Order: sequence, then C-alpha cells, then structure tokens
Amino acid sequence: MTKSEVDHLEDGYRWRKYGQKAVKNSPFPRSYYRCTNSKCTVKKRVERSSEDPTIVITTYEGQHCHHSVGFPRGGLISHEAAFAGQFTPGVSQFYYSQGVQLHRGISPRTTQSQQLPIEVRESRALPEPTSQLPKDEGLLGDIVPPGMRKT
DNA sequence: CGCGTTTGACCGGCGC
DNA sequence: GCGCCGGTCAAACGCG
Repeated sequence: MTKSEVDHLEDGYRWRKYGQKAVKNSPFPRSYYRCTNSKCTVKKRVERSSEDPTIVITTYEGQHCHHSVGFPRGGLISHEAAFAGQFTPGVSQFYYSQGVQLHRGISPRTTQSQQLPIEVRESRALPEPTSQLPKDEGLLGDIVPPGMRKT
C-alpha cells in the first residue's frame, strides 16, 4: 500500500494503462497498468482504498527484467543505473513494499507524493531480491542500445 | 508522428 | 444455463 493521492506513482518504470474497472469494495475504480516494455510482462493493479482516499493499493504482478527509463526527480538516469537494475530484476516490488510504510494517520498534506522516501539506487544492494530471477539474458536490449550490450 | 490514455465490449471462470 | 465479476483488448482521441 502506498500513501498518495495520485495514481501515477512513478516507481521508476513506465506504465501503460490498459484497463479500468469499478470495484464494489471501493467507490473508486481500479486501474490496470502494464509495463511498456514488451519483454517486461510486469503488471500493476492500482486500487484506491475505500477508507482512505489518499491511499492507493498498488499490487505488482511479475518482475521487471530491465530498469527504469529515467527517474522523475532526478536521481539516476545513467546507463550504469540501467545495468545495475537489470542485474537485479524483480527488485522494484521489493523496494517498493519495504520502502513505503502505510500510515493510517491522514495528514492534511496535499502533495506528499513527490516526496516519497524511496531510493531506487538501493535496488542493486537489496539483501533478498534473488527470489526467482528470470535468469534470462535475452531481456537486455530494451533500453540498452546495440554496441554497449556487453563490453 | 508517436505514445499514452480513455471507454466500451468481449471473454473466461465461477457460483447459483 | 444464466448471471456476475474480474480482467484484457482494441479503436479512437488527445497531447507532446
């Protein structure tokens, strides 16, 4: 769960909305997102909490086999980051879940979504992200231009 | 021109 | 067999 009032929580990846359905649990609709990378089968389900409209429940499905295409607030946008990321696929869900604590206390704040305490650079140093790596090398080549694929 | 978003329809599975 | 629900896809539109 993530405390935010906006749906487009930039977790460092590009998402393309492919559906939206209304759920009975919440008066708010549920949005379905999919990673824009064709090789990346990661899907995301964004649902707003019925009790706290400021909270969105982001459910990740699958793991990324690549890295972000540039971070929003200027963190790391270099190719090195891309490589570091692809070496530790499926890490997004980890830093996302452990990096965000759900606080039921609603603050009068209005734009805290831009100050998420998430640090993506940790994605290459997490202690447990090696749960089920796709171990497939055929996935690099999404954002990595030919010529720097290796050496 | 390319990409992403939006909305409606369609499909599959499950329960009754 | 039908109805309901969740999930996905596709066409069109708008914006950058």
